[in-house]
Amino acid sequence: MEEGLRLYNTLTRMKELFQPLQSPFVGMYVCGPTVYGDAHLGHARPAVTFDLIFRYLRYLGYRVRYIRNITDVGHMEEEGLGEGEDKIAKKARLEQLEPMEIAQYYSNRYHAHMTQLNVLNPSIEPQASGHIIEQIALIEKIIDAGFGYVSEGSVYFDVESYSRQHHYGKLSGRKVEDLLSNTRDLEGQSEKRNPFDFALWKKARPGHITKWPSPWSVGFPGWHLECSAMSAKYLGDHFDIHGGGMDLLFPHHESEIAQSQAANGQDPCKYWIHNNLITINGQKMGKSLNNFITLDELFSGKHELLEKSFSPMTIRFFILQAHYRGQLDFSNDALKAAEKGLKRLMDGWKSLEKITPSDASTVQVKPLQEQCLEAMNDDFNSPVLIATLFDGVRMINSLVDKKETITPEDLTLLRSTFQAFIFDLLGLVDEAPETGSGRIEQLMETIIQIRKHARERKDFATSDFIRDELARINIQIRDTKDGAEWAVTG
RNA sequence: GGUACCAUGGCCGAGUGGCUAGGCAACGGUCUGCAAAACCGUGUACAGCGGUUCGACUCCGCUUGGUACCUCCA
Repeated sequence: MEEGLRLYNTLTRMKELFQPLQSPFVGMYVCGPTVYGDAHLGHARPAVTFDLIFRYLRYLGYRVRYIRNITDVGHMEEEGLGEGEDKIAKKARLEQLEPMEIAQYYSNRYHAHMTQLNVLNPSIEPQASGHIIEQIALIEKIIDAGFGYVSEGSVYFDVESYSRQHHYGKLSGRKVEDLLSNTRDLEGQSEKRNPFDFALWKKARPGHITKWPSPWSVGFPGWHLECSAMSAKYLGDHFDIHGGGMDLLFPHHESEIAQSQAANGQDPCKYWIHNNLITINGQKMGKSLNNFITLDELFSGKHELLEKSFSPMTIRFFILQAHYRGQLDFSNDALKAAEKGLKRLMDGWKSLEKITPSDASTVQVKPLQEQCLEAMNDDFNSPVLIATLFDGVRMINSLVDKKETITPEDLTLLRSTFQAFIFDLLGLVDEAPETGSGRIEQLMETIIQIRKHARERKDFATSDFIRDELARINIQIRDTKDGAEWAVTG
């Protein structure tokens, strides 16, 4: 068991040594998507970030239960359209579909996109709609503890009475007094004692489709409740890691803490991990800003902001080249750079096959491996890990050029290090197109032979013709010292 | 207004109290019939102003600029 992992805890604003509550078991809960639209770049970041963390914790030998929920009961939309309309219900009316039909449709697409990004499946992927009973039970606990009140068939969390005993705002650094003086006046909130009280249960208005019976009304659970209920159900009242995007810090995660404290008398988890957001041209992407790019559009290149398509692995590499706590700005140039960098890394990996070992090593492989581990141990620093791997690529190229030498043992270590960090931990996949069936291989062999003979006769018109024509169908000829190679591009 | 965070070379993006991040681009070179590809080499940048220090890009303060959250959003 590795002892050196340090991670940044949003709760303490410090890097802390990771010490699981019940090693070797680790419980991790991450806020998943609301399935009423296609996944976009913003969904890719937490998915890839926590995939990296999941992979690394397993690599260290922990037995991780990773929960990532699916929100399918809808959250409230309060602006413009009045209070309390359910997002999924709204879309359902527009498209004349059952709410669950929409949720299922987008869940399926989300999974497909995550698979393309080579994001591992979580251990459990609970749906909010499947845990209404647990959520109702949690509300009852909160009411019994004196921190919830019923009003007009809805139930609200009493932030003021809670804050007399606990610090509401300790995760996001807020003070209740500030909340009091700064909360905007929203219409139709007369049911609440205080404007910053949040709903635990909302009574459904006429026409509202997604609703369930409860002791208080036919309605639906409030927006912070599902995570509290489902994390407790599968990980217990106190677990190791809770993650999500920084935009969820307040009020979502803050309220989760309050709910758990109110119901169970303790914080839900030990470490809070938040990934930063992706911006587009320096601005955040959001559904309401209409500047988001879906993964589908990224992969196909069909979006006005995109100069070309970008493969799933390019997106994954792009995300991993920045530290998860830093903002990452999207641009075509940045993605193109990531695309080329990824290719360089993969070419380096493939070049390992060309190395012939010697009796002695002039390169240092062990320190390289240690640097990789140190990078990951330092709050999952994937950019430093990648930089170290590029140092490895330079080492590999020098070995291929026979400017350096390496023993069989070191070569094995180098190969296993690359295997572990590139594929097992960073989760990258070599996307180079298949060169095709054996017959095509033989055909290309023949063509290359013809071109070779033409060149030997100095018949460059023929050799260039072959090269140009192949290039037209995206087959690239590369002349190397050991003869010509070919590869399918794009 | 409150809260949180950030300002690094042409671009993306790490990191550190004194010693090379890395990738892309650019430039030079090797290779090549010419190319392409590939590989090698080259960049003293850290918003501004003060302070602490033998020494700060790295710590502290201020200023300026930016982003996010406070309202659905990863």
